[in-house]
Amino acid sequence: MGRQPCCDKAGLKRGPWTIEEDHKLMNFILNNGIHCWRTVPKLAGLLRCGKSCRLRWINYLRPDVKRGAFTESEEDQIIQLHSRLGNRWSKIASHFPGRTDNEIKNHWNTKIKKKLKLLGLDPVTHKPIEKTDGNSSNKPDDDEERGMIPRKDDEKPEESRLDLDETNDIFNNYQMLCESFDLDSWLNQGGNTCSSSYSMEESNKSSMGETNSTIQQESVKHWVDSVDSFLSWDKLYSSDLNFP
DNA sequence: AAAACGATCAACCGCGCACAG
DNA sequence: CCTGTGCGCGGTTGATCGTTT
Repeated sequence: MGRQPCCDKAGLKRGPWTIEEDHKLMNFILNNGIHCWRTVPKLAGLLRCGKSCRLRWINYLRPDVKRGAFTESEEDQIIQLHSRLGNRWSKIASHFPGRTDNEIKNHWNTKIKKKLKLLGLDPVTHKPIEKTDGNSSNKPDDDEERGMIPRKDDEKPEESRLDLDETNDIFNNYQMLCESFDLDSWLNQGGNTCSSSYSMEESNKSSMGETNSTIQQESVKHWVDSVDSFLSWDKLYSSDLNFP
């Protein structure tokens, strides 16, 4: 049976969000909360599907979303978690307050994978890539990507892919390799393209055991700071943005 | 100066799960 | 149970920007 589309696509806007749309969505959610994503666009006066609104909110407009470059420790943690969890980005993201699964996934695919390959580690298995005589057993890049194909082992409990000892071994190997290679200078040759008002120090705080409320306040402050650069705040319809 | 190429990331798509009726 | 619905997730796409030739 054909699955119904998530929304009636006819007449719905797609593509990049405009500032006005952001304003509408933000105002609506801040004033009304989220009860049903399907109804959000209609009630907020947006010609978007609920899914699109949800994504925009989660990945961009959410007050606690942390933007900016990943710190080295964050990257290390991502690698460690990925070796245990695989491509379960949402689970990985849950270890990084304010980071979104999309952001982590993008960072993995564009930066960390290359980093690991450069170190001679297989980004899928996290084990050293075996050099073979070019026969079919040594998978080319395309096949390597196959590792990203959704596994059917989702029913396996978390951390079942590799046991912790093995994970730590792999991670230690990775760290040793990093120490012997000036990766950062290599990676930063092109400069860091992520510009953000969010400092590295701040980004570490949230995972260092600060109280939730402090983190929230910080997050909101940073959100205001960062969003301010692209949103004209005095154009917001209402000023009663009462964050908890 | 401009074309070609590569990197990045926001957004979309489709599948699967959970849950209600 | 079965079916429909909504949501969340992971993979992929494509626009945009920066770099190289």
